[in-house]
Amino acid sequence: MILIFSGRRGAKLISNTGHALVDSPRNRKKQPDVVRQALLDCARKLALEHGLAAVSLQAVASAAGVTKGGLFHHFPNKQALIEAVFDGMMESLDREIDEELEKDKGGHGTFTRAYVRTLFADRALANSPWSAQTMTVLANPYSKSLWHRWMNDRLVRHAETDMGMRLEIVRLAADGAWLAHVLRPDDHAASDDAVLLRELIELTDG
Amino acid sequence: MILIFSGRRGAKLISNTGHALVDSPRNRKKQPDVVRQALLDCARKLALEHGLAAVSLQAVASAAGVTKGGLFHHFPNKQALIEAVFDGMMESLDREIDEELEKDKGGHGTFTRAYVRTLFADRALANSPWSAQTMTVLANPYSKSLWHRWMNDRLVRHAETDMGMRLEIVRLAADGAWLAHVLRPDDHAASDDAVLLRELIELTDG
DNA sequence: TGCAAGATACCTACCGGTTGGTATGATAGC
DNA sequence: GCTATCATACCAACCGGTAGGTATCTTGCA
Repeated sequence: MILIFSGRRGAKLISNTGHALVDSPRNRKKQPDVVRQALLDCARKLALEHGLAAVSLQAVASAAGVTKGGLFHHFPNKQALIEAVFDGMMESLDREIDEELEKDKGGHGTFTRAYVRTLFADRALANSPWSAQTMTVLANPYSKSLWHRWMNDRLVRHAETDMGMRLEIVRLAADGAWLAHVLRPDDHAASDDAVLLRELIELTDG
Repeated sequence: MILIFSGRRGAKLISNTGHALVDSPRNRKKQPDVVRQALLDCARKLALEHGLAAVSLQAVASAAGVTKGGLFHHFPNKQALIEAVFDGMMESLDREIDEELEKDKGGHGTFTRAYVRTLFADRALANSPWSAQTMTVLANPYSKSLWHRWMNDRLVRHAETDMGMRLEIVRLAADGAWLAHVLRPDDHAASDDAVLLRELIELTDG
């Protein structure tokens, strides 16, 4: 999704297929689901790049090429918008973990390995949903309970292969490494995490 | 520090020594350092209890029993106030770790043990500077770099006793456990961390 | 198939309230 | 009287949210 601001307002909105939605909002083709998704994407991007505080309805609407009124048509209030963003992020994380699970050899520590690998893999991606300012996002009460529910659900689902203090420590260490990563000041180069990753994976073997 | 709101304004400010600063701001005794500290305390409390977004100059000033004008006399702008709060918090953490260091048996993993113990001890305290909404606080760029500098400094200082992947994993796991703790939704009871703490401490032995 | 009727999608204009910040005035202590 | 220490009054910008209009799309019916 590319946004080209032409003049004072009326962002020219071009879908990733290259099909223009016409510059003036007046005679633009109505594509509600496209606009809705653009709103969600822009809100997520704003939150991750500049913190949750930067997510104002005006900013989101402008970034998506619509007005605040248009935004309010898709979401009844700010809270609903934020929660929709969180839901999307959790779904995305869910997919990533599942992909990692399929690649795993199976057996003892299956989920823990997939979890560790996903957390380490994501940090490579610049625009990962878990980079930079994710902390601010996680501080939100709604996303807190969402995250907790997700983790509990996963632990129950993989109880057979991923119980025990040893594996829990590995997962916690992965969380800690992730925290250290997002806490790293911008000017500080990323240290070599490959060794740590290998060590943690080794610890998952019975 | 107790605040008693009497009437529409003019919070009666009573120091913890019991000495009243007189209810009317007009003829209150001038105690600039007391006021300054009250501003810092109130700002910290607001940030930790309701997130950084809740720290407005008006709110801080009112809570401390002064007006916004009074606040601006002590701090040139909001950023200066926030940074002063962060500095205070890091100093406090520094003291806690040092206390824990003195109690330690010494030798291999000294700092790591003190670090783990401090992180686990603090969560017991309800009003700990590291509870609840600390994430939001840590997301601040200034505090990010501050935290990183602190950790680097400590690692250099304890290089002799606390190098190596094993101890790093222990520290990371402690961070992860702390993260899980602050991420716990309010309605969720705290699980038993004593076992985890013991296990981590054991892992610090060479 | 054509068209009226209504649902959907969006925009413009505005509201009360809060924000960080400034300019100036008053008071207390030395 | 001078200066540090506040209070008072005010500002422009922005906040989330509402009201009401207009354009476009869809659908039921002749």
